[in-house]
Amino acid sequence: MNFTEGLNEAQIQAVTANAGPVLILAGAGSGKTKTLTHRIAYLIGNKNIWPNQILAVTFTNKAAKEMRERLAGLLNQANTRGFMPWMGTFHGICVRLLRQDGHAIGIAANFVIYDEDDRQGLIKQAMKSVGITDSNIKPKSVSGMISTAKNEMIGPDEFAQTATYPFQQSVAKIYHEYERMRREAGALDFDDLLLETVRLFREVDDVRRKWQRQFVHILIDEYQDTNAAQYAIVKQLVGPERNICVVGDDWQSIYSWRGADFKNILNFERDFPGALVVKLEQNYRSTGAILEAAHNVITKNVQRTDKKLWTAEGAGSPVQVHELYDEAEEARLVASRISSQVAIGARQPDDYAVLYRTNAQSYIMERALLQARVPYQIVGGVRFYDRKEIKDIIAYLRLIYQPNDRMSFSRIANVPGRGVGSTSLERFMIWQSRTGMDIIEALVRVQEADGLTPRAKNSLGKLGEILDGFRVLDREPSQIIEELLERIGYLNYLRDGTPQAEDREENVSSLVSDAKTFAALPEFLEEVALMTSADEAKGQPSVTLMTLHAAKGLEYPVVFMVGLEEGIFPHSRIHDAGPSELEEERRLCYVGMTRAREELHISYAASRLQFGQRGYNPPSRFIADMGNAVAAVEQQSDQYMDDFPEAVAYDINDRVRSAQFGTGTIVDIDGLAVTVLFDSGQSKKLNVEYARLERA
DNA sequence: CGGTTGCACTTTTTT
DNA sequence: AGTGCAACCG
Repeated sequence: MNFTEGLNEAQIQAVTANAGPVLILAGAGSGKTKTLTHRIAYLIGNKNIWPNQILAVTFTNKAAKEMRERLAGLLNQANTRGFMPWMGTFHGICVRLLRQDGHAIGIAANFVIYDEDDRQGLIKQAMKSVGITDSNIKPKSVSGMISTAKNEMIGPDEFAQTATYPFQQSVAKIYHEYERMRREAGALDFDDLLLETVRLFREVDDVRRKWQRQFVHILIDEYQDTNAAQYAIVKQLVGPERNICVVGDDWQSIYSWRGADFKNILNFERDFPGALVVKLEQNYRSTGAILEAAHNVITKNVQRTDKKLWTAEGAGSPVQVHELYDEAEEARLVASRISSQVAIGARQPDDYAVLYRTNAQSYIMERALLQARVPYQIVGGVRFYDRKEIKDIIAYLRLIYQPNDRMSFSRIANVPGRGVGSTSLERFMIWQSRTGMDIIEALVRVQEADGLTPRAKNSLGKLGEILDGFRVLDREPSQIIEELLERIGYLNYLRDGTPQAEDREENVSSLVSDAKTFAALPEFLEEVALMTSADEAKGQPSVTLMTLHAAKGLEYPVVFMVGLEEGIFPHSRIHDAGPSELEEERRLCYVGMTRAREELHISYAASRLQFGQRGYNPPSRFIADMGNAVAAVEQQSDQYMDDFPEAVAYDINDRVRSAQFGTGTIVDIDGLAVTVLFDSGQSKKLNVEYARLERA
């Protein structure tokens, strides 16, 4: 079979490279994923490598999914788990390895995965447990420090040895207790997934050799963003044949704050001597003007390799820079441009992406797009699986799966409310840990406990009966959830009369339908835990809103980068850090710019509301860095302001008509919310942005 | 025990 | 401006 059709020379070289180490230095838009996919197809189709002998590591689950689909197409095969290579993120692969072989180092197969919320919750408990009440020590920063330590593979004991300041010594104590409690709960946090895999390979030679033999070929995408633990896993997995192929671009390394080290890619030739190095420098994505502007920005960095991307296509239109009065005007500019282009049929909503530095900036964009009636979706921010109602259900499921998971239990012990307050909960927990029973067992036998009120005993006992009934996991996840909802009366609990109740119910039912695609509970829980914000499915064609980080690996015909102001981007938090942090911000800018195919719009606002206060930031230095490839665009304020008359142009006593409620009189105005006393007698508080009111 | 109120804090970026 | 939580009250 021919897997080199439609590829350029460098790509063909990378695809057909023989055994041994291969380093692919792939610039933005140079067909990196395509090359990687074709190489895998080539190995399977032409080199008689079995799919399951191939390990392909991607940066997100979404990237893995896309690669699977493309591979299935190339090989004309059904996209089934049985046929496909091992594909996934480092975290996902590690979960599979640890479920199978973790017992060799004392990890139960039914471990649960703690996310950032769980970790901070457990840190709070650990702080209480070791008696640290200092309000200067915040769980969030402790979490960050533990994560940094783990990514550098520093355990609690080693951490304690190097702790000199009292603050560090306190963190060391917390770290130690956190680890103890985490083990007791049968849980691993995100960092543990990597760390414990390293330990597994290090301590159990047989297991390491088994997987080394299994993975005849290892391919790793986004290699510039690997951290120390991931690097260690790679080194341990690569066998004597050294069939390792890595792809990456040091210019696009944007995760050093998470322990990633782009020196891993720069040192690849040292680590694997004799490696074939292939450079992909032809860009197939962006216009010449966009590439030039991006190049001008990135070359201001000192720490970087040298390369020059080129395109066979024309220059296209220049990058447009827009100066606006404030953040609301900036958002309206974006919304009005999109809606007018969509209105004349020139573009579809999903041709557009709006990129910003921080999640907080999404809010104002949302409002403007809502007002302009442009459909949009947010990637990241509050993930679906981070919603309260979803986390509640997941906590129940986790507790059923791992009955030692105290974090999950304390979350749901009184949800829905069953008269078990913090005092009862604490007493129960103390008694439970003394007896040595797991939580569900202890709940069932709670009548034997001392120091609990009869009322608490009865509620906890009832909860125990329900949970105990699910112990045998012989049903499909969706059935388990549906029955659980029924037995704990969760939907009734959600129906609290607030306007959000309906959304929450809807979320719960989408959770049930999500669960339908899984045959067993463990797989479902794993998916939920490792789900990236970028992985969430999208519905109708819509504008994508996301952070610059989340945009990595994606491309759009038109990209708006908003908030290019000093203090926002580059972010103020990096100024006291150092030059290397500024260089990372600049790489982030490069990543954002190179997402654009045809049009790139950069905007900044002279004034912006931050922390509820108005601030005035000068334009980002990155704009000056872009040089001559950009054109400043004069804004005629009234030109687009006309499209968006002031939202609240109403007064008290104005008569309005609503399609839903009929005519009425405005009796109160609170920001964008108007209270209308309708002629029917009912009064409603409506948001003028959503409710289509018209004057009567 | 559960609800409400007021205060403090927030904004990097995420597996 | 919005949120989470701690301290209060019923």
